[in-house]
Amino acid sequence: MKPGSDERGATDADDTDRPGLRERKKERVREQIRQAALDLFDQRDFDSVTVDEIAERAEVSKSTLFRYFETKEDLVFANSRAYGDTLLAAFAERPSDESVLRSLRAALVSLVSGLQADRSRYLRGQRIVARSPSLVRRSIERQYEWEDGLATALLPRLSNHDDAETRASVLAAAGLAVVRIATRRWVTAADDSLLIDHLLPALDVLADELKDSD
Amino acid sequence: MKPGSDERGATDADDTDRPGLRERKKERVREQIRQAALDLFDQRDFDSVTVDEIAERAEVSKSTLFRYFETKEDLVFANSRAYGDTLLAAFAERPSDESVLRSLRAALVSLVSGLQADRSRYLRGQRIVARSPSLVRRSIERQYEWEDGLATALLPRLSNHDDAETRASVLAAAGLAVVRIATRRWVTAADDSLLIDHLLPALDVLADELKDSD
DNA sequence: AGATAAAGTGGCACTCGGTGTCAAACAGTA
DNA sequence: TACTGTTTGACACCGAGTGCCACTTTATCT
Repeated sequence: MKPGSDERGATDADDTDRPGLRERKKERVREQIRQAALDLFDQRDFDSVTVDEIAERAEVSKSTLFRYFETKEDLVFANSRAYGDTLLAAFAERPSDESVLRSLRAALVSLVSGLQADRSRYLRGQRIVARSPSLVRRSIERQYEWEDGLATALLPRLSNHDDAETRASVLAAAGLAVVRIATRRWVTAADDSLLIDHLLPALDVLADELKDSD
Repeated sequence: MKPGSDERGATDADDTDRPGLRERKKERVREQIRQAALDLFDQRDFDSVTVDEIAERAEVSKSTLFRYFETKEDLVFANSRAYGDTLLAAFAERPSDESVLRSLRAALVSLVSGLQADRSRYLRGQRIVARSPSLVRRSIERQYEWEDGLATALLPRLSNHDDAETRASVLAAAGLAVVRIATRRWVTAADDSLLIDHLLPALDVLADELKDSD
């Protein structure tokens, strides 16, 4: 059984449903492993650090490490997993009489604001990612998953078109591509600009450039 | 020294510059390995086939297999490696007084026509890819490599804008996303439609949808 | 409290993709 | 034929990830 996903079946009387000692311990171990990993990834290349090394530094066994994180890459990405859901939730909250493009734009802005919230943590992760090809790959994979989810969410709002599926896929892909590009420019930017300041111009470019194609 | 990339330094007199027995043998071995791999991938999942198995079936050692193909994934993708260059070449050939969007569109159409040429081989590969998550990942990764190249090629044609870099990245990403989506729809389509028939509508959608965003 | 079940952990052997080495087999030249 | 450089197979090795089992820790039930 995977740790981190179970509700305690208390008899029903007792009220205080605080995490429970077990859960707290798990959370501590998890953070302990993550910290050890990120420290090592900061010092050296992602690829040159072995999981045995991480496990040793975190004072757990390799088995335990892989019970908390499915893959070595997840040590970097696990925390940013939820961002995809954030995006979908933000889109779902938009009024359905709004134009799809406006809703999409708003959702993307909302996602990016979320990223901005834990700026330092996210930025640290992205910096590590940028240095390692295998991490870049994984990062791309994750965005691709979002893309599918977003396209599915877009679909019902486009049912008035006969080529709704193509339309949804294209819009989702374009939107996320813009996020990806903005993020990359944000990370590589030397100044301490905000991510949103990179996103908005990129979105405008997309609309502007395609406005007067035949 | 890697096989498959060397010119024989003949003294200069002899005319018949046919491949030479060595080269021919290498090409045969290469195809032999690829066939063995694709056969097995067709029968079972990509991931459940081991490279030792492929090597055994192709009657070579594992060492030899990895001398011909860098990774297991390359057994599927190696042949479609050149398509990225095709795209760049096609774009470079467009007249520079043409609108960038038109040039891009023409280059994409040209790329897709190239794919259409070895339809059966490409389709077989894509079908295998569609069944395996790890191959999908790799496939997307490759498209992102093209994306960088395309953005670089686009850049000089956009120098009239002040945000040329963002513009180039966004256009490249959107264009390739459309190709990706069209290809997916083509592969999953039951009928024997042409890839180009999926690409053009998708391109139109992109332009149309963004035409009247504020 | 003490017994008992359940969850979590560590150690170990194992699989698989991929790399490096090295001696033997081989093609091409003279 | 003998000489030279390339290609090959066998083998040992590495790191990520899995499966198994005995052991400890936490929760639950008298």
